[in-house]
Parts: sequence; structure tokens; C-alpha cells
Amino acid sequence: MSPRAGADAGRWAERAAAALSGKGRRRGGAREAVVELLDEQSCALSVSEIRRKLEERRRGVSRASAYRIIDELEAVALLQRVEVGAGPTRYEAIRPGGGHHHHLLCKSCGALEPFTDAALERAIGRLSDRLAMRVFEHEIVIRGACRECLRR
Amino acid sequence: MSPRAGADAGRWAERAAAALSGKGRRRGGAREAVVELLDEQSCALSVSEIRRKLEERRRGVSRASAYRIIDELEAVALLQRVEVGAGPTRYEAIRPGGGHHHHLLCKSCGALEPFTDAALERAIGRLSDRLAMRVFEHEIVIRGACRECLRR
DNA sequence: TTGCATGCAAAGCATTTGCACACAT
DNA sequence: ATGTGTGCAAATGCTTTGCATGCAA
Repeated sequence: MSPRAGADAGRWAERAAAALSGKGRRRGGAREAVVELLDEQSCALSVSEIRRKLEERRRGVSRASAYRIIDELEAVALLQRVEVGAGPTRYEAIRPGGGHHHHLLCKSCGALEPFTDAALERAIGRLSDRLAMRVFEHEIVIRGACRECLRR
Repeated sequence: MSPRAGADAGRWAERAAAALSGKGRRRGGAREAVVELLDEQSCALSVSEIRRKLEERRRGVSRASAYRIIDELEAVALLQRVEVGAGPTRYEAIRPGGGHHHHLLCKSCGALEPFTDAALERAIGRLSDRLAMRVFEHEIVIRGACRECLRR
């Protein structure tokens, strides 16, 4: 179920490192820490969440670095921006195989949940072929009221 | 093609006004101006764009009022938030019949274009029925490179 | 040694809030 | 008369930028 990485060769973190150094970039501890953390997540994280989690591991990263690293990863299409319309922007790893999902936001309690839907992906795929543009990524946000909140 | 309003009775602006006064709110010029402007648009506008356009009509509205009015309209599900991941949040009228669309963003030039896709809507509809939540709205953003930018 | 990577602090924007006054009811 | 709507200005919070230093190559 979870797209978590194991010790396999094709880990997202490795591809990310390769993609960045391929662009003539150096390594650096902050980048390594951020990439590693992102690879462990199964859902989107905001910059402040990323920084908090890294601080807990005593491998703090400056705000500026966090944003810069995220920008680079986004530029090479390894990171997906997730904007649900509440709170700060979040980011999550783009993994070729599994793990692709979208988000449900409860407008009253703010709960954010991932979901997947094959039919939806098929529709997006067919549409993408027809568009007058090269498609890099897509994002779907469904907003409503969750069961919990409806009950109240 | 365009979901613009004519002089018909079911105008979005009228429904908006009714929905708000139904909640015990008073009229006020700022609200009327914002609602009227939003009704005339065929695609999403940011708060600063709204304010600029209203100023051109010599019916300026304060930032605070603009945001407050938007919040109210969003709360009664008459306004859809559009977050493409570049620039400020935009908003557009939700019209029951036609006019429902989603957005394509070119990541290199920033161009924003609306699109519609029946198959996609059908997939969303079917999915919504299955979800453990009451769905108010959905938003789809497709990001990529437009023809223009690919050519360069 | 060279110059990218990083951290810190300050700047920039979008958005929200506090408060006083105007105006719709 | 009463309390909501509005404007102004200040505050907040996320994100970006400038600059000096550290570190990878």
C-alpha cells in the first residue's frame, strides 16, 4: 500500500540525487537530508513540517535551503506541488510506478486525505494526449465535508 | 461558450445577493460591486485583479472587504477557489449549469487556460458517489509546457 | 582553489485582523 | 437607533532574496 522506499536500487532519493548532480550540482548535507525525508513520506508535507521533522532528527535545515531544494526538485519533475486551498503549499515525491494519488479536503475540519481512482487517471491520460501541451503533472483536489463533520 | 450573464432572472449575481441576504446580511456597495464583477467573468480572478478592475470603474473596494466578501461567497458555495500553484489564489463563480471548467498551467510562461472534459467530469461524479464525504466541489490543474514554449 | 551550497537576516507579497465610522434596515 | 458593512492600517505568515561563509569537487 505505502510507496515507502526500501533499500532497493531505484529509490526515489537516489534518482533525485542523480538528477540534481546530473545538472552540475554538488551534494550538500541539507539537500541530502531533505531528499531523504521526502522519500520516506507517503503523503504531502509543507516546508515547515519538513523543517520540524528534520530538526527532530537533529539535522536542521534553514528555511531558505528548504525552499531552494524544493524548487530544484520541482524543476526536474521529481516533486509535486500540492495546493489544497488551506494552509501552506505542500510537496510530495513523484514516483513513476505506484504512490500516485490525489487529495480530499474537509472544509470544516481541514482533514486532508489521499485517494486514488483508476478511472480518473485513465480520463486524465486520454485527455493529456489530446491537449496542445506537453503534460508534466496533474493535481486533483476534492473539497467537501467528511463523515465526521457531517455527523455533528 | 461563455457563461456570461445576460439579463435573465437566474443570474449568478442575483443568486449570490439572495444567498447572502438570506443569511441576514445587509447589502452594501462593496459587496454589490464585487458580486457584479465576478458575474461578468469567464475565468478566475485574483483579489488584486478584482480590485484593479473595480478601480477602473471608479468603484474601488478595500482589500479587507474584497477578502471578506470572497470568504462569504465561498462559504455558501457560490465561489470556487482556484489554486494553480503560481501567483495568488484566484476565484470564480460557480454556476450550476454550464461554465464549469478546469485549468491548464504552462510552467514556463505561466499562461493559464481553461479546459473542459466530459469524461473527466463523469469520472469525478462516479467517484464522488463512492466517497465517505459530501462533495462540494473539485478542482483539477494540469501543469506542463504549452506549444509556444515547447517550440522555443 | 573555485564556486556551488548553506544559513541568517531582511525584504516581499498575499492574506487576516482590529478598530472606528458609515450606512442599510 | 442598532448593528452590519466598509475602509484603513497594522499584524501575520509564507516565500524569496542578498550576502557572507563553508564545503564539495
